[in-house]
Amino acid sequence: MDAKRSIADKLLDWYDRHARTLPWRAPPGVRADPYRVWLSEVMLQQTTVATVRPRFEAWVSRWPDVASLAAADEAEVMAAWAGLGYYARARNLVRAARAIVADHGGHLPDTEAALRALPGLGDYTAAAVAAIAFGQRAVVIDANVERVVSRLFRAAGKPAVRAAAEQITPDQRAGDFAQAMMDLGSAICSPRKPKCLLCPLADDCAAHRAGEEEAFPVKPAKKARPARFGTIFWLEREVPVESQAGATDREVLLVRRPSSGLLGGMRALPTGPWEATAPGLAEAPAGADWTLLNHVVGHGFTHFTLELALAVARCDAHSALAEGEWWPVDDLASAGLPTVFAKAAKAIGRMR
DNA sequence: AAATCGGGGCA
DNA sequence: TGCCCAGATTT
Repeated sequence: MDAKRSIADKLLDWYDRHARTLPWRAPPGVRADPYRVWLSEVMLQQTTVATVRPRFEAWVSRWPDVASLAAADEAEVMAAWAGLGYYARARNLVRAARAIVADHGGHLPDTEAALRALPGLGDYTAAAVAAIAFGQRAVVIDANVERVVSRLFRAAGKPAVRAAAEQITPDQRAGDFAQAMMDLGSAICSPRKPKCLLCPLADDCAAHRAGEEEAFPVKPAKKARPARFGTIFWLEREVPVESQAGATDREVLLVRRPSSGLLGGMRALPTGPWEATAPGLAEAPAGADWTLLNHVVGHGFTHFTLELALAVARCDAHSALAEGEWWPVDDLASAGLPTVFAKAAKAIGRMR
């Protein structure tokens, strides 16, 4: 082992040669746009790079800076976030953008503590933005860093990992160091079958020397996910096309979910309650002739799985059957529905 | 400290 | 299928 060169030096040399090019990232040694760094870090919370990349590009085209996001309509922001999940992230982005305009002159604050005070920025994101966007020395610990560091030092538990990360974080280029750890964790130090032959830190790695790379990080046992069942109510009507005499358009009833809780603030198809047993047509909106389709939409959430039966009905164009928003069926893609409802709409479209 | 909050990539 | 992830907030 080359004991004279620090882990940070070796890793930064590796990063200078192998850094990924990403839309929110500046080349090694160059400072990136704080707004783009912040947005990317929030999008990347529990979400993979491959998923985020196109969504990031579309987002910055529409809201290129803090001021435009602060002035955005929240319903449009929520629709733009559709499919990414953890929708509180989108609501917090708007809240934070407005706080940055109100309290910081429209510029992100450059200290970890001030960033940490903004909604949606926890320990990780505050440290990441401080380091990557502002060059501050901050200790950035995400799942990649936890995996790399726990293996380097055979460190078990978050306090031990944090202490070790503190030790190896350099005073200079802390942002590049953090991004280098993420790239290393993504490309080399993977959860399973790490590519230690390609690793610039293999000689420094205690887990590698012991041949027990996959024993780290130590993860707590997880509990089983229960199943829940419900019914989606697809209520459709036909309305005349103004520009074309005799022609009609189909519209479906959408609702807005409560701003807090599961899928909070999102446009959605109406559903009954989600219970431990299948409810069928129980609690269907009254006054329509419901048909229960022979099809179920399945969806996995973090802490339970969901199976939704599909019920369809038609109603009069002027029906006051239910509260909500009538949406053109042919334009459902623009409604910004969460994935579970997009799945249901697609299934019904196939069955018509 | 534990529960809540989605979704997609991948082996 | 099961596991994993560039986590934060609420309870």
